[in-house]
Amino acid sequence: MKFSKAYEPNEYETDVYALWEKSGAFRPKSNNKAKNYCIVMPPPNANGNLHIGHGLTIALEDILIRYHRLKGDNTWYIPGADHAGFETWVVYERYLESKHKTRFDYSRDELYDQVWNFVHEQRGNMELQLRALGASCDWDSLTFTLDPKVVSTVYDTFEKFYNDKLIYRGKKLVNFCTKHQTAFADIEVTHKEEKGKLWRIAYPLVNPTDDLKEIIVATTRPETMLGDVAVAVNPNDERYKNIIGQNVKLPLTNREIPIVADEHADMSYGTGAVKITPAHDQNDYEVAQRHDLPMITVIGFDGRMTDAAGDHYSGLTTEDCRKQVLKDLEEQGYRRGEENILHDVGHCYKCDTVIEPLLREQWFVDVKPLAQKAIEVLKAGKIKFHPANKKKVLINYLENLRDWNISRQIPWGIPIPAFQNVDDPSDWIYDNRVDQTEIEINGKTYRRDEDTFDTWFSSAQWPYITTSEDQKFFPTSVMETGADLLFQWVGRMIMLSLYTKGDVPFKDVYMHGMVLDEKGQKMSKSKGNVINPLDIVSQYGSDALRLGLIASRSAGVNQAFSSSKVIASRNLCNKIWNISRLAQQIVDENTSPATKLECRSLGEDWICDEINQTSKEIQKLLDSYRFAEAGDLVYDLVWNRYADWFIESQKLWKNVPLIQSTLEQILIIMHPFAPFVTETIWQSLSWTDGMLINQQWPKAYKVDKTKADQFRELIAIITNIRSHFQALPGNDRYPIAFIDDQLMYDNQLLIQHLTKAPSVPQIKIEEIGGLRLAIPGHNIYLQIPADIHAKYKAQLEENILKLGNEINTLEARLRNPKYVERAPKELVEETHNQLATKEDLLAKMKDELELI
RNA sequence: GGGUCGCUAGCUCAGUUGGCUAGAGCGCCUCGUUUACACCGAGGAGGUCGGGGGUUCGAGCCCCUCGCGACCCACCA
Repeated sequence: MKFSKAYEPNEYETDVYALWEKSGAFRPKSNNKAKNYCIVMPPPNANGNLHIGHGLTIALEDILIRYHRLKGDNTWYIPGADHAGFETWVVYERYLESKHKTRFDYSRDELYDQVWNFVHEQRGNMELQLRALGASCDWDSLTFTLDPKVVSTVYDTFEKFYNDKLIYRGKKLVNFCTKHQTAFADIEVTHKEEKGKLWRIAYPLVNPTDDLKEIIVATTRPETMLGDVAVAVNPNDERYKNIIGQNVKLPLTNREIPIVADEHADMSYGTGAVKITPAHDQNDYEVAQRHDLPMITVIGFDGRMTDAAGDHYSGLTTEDCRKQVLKDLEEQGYRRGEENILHDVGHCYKCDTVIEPLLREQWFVDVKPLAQKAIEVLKAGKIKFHPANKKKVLINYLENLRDWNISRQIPWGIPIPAFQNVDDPSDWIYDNRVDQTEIEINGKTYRRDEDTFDTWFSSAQWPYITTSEDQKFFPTSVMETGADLLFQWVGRMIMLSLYTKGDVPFKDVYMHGMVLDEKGQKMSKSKGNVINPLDIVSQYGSDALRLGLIASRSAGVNQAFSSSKVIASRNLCNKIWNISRLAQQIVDENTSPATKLECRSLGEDWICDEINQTSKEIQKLLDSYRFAEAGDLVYDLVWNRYADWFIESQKLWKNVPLIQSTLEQILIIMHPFAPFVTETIWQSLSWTDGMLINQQWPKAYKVDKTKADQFRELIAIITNIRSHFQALPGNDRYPIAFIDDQLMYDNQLLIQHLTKAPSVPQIKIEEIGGLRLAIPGHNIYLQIPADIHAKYKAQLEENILKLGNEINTLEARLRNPKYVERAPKELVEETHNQLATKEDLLAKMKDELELI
């Protein structure tokens, strides 16, 4: 390959990826001595497209993976694809709708097959997109969440739970979406604060007294009164003490219901009397349990009133029924006013339908013992969290967790392996013959549960399912995922893994925040502000997207997407490309036999030292998941140090073996952050072998620290000189004179080259003249004409003043006995040194002032 | 009701055990056609780190408090 003038990512990325993939570089090595490093990718939706959040996920995970691969670890990055039960089902149901069909036109098994085909038509898409993002994952071990090994593990777990009595079937209130006709776990319900009304309704006492003829209840949902079974008052409430145990007549019905005493009734809220509708309210359900009250279901799974609501209301939607009830109450004289309130209402996170709490038989996981164990392990610090505060948040959540409903009334998912005796509804058995709708056991017929598992029940087991073929990778090294999945996924993985494996699922957790749009708004289709990562890839390249996404981003914090960071990153890729182009030119032009790899000038020791330090620093940063800082460091090394100083100085004297070696090291260090451009370069350079992805993280150069430091001094001198030159009128350059200075003497040509000065003469003390540089330890003069020099007087005076202040500060610090006493000795010594340097400089500047 | 996070340069944000001159990218201002790169080079301006108090020799960082903003959890009828 030849180097074109600018790096055009689109020309290389696909080929480079194919090269890696074909070579088997993504497979874990079977080196038994190496450390094992494993990341399981959060499986993207199999039938969906990747969004920008996936871009960030892959960026972070792939940086870690490539870094560890370069470090020689046995590295296994396991990709996945999620059947995404409910998500996909919603999409498919919409598709059915477009064909004027509904789920009720087919059997569950037919629907399952249809969705299976639907998903598999789309599936390749997502995988291609992962490739475009550069994910160096082991495609041979891609796991689909409906693969046989997933299903069988889920069944094993279900059976274990079942036998341990941690899974039970119960008729409880569940969060039900009447549009999607399925129940949800608590965590899947979106709560929104809404304006509502609190209506007051009179329930007449059956045996009125002179003082009290009726009891007034307050409710936000009048339609549920048709299912009332009691009125609760607080046992300590003086107002109602005497009527506890009496009955009231439930308006609009012929029923009489009791007044019960229960702590649930808050004396200070509303009227202090609460109507109890156990079939449609969680609190009421609990009250009913305590008082052994019946439960009357008046709202059906279709969201319409049932026959139990009475002929007058049966079949109405809850909304219409509410109007009707209010109207009827009004007409019959039971209304006692209303007030506007704000209250929280649960909604379906997908369609926004108000979630109905409905009574339904479902499978529940008794999470208490699981959560307890998880809390212990978390408190013991067995899993490190990044950011650290997420651990606390998770513990807080686990401490208040309620049982987990794992049944879903949708066909797309893993069938629940449970069968019910057709002659005895209480007789349930575990059996994994889910391909049959009915089975016979001991002459009894059992019918399969029609429900499927909550997707998260299987996802919660993901780490040990995906690593089952090579268990030395379990627990995995780090779970990297979105901060929004802390409870939904991370917490459940920990619980399930502790339960089935007796071990944590992963050693570390890294959670990233959301990628917001450029204005800091959440991206959503409806807002039309969605950024497609593949568009960015085709415009700026995959590496630019990766570097741009990780820039200035810290763990767990939502942050806006920044196209300027992407562009800056694209520019960096172009920079390293052009550095390499020049390096190749230099190598081509210098065909004489290769000399030894050694440092022959200060700048060479310096760059080796810088690479050594940066390499160390980046390892430290990546080991602690500080991606943004690591990325910054790469940028700074490549651009501000390697290109601006080393490469520039090499234009004077070329050390070809060192150019080759340092470029290689830099490409290796940069590779995790910008895999495509670095590999493309590696493939293009004439002297490199094999593939960059398989190289070893660089070993430190032997450097002469003194020489490296001397070059640092040169940088300071040259920068200072440049600054003066720029400030001079007409952009003129003048000779740079120095007195008795080995560093200056040895580097005259370099200084001249880098400052574009006409000459860098050595002079004698008596020849002093011109502008003195304010550099401690050196006597350097810009030989500018006297008239120009005169203009510097004011500036010089200002500098002297500033320096004087700095000296005062240092002196004050040293005069403080507590500082000298308590601060570390090195620090105090450093302060002394600084003071001495500054005082020396001040003296020289004062001398100069007299010269002008 | 419980909990979490944020407030640092014009903008978007970094800043790990407190250490002395607080950083980056973009933007802004000067200068520059040096054949690696204008997706460039050189230089520069710009910050009382939300307010107040405290701990400390020393605080952007720790503690208290106030203000503003964002988010999560939760059964308040």
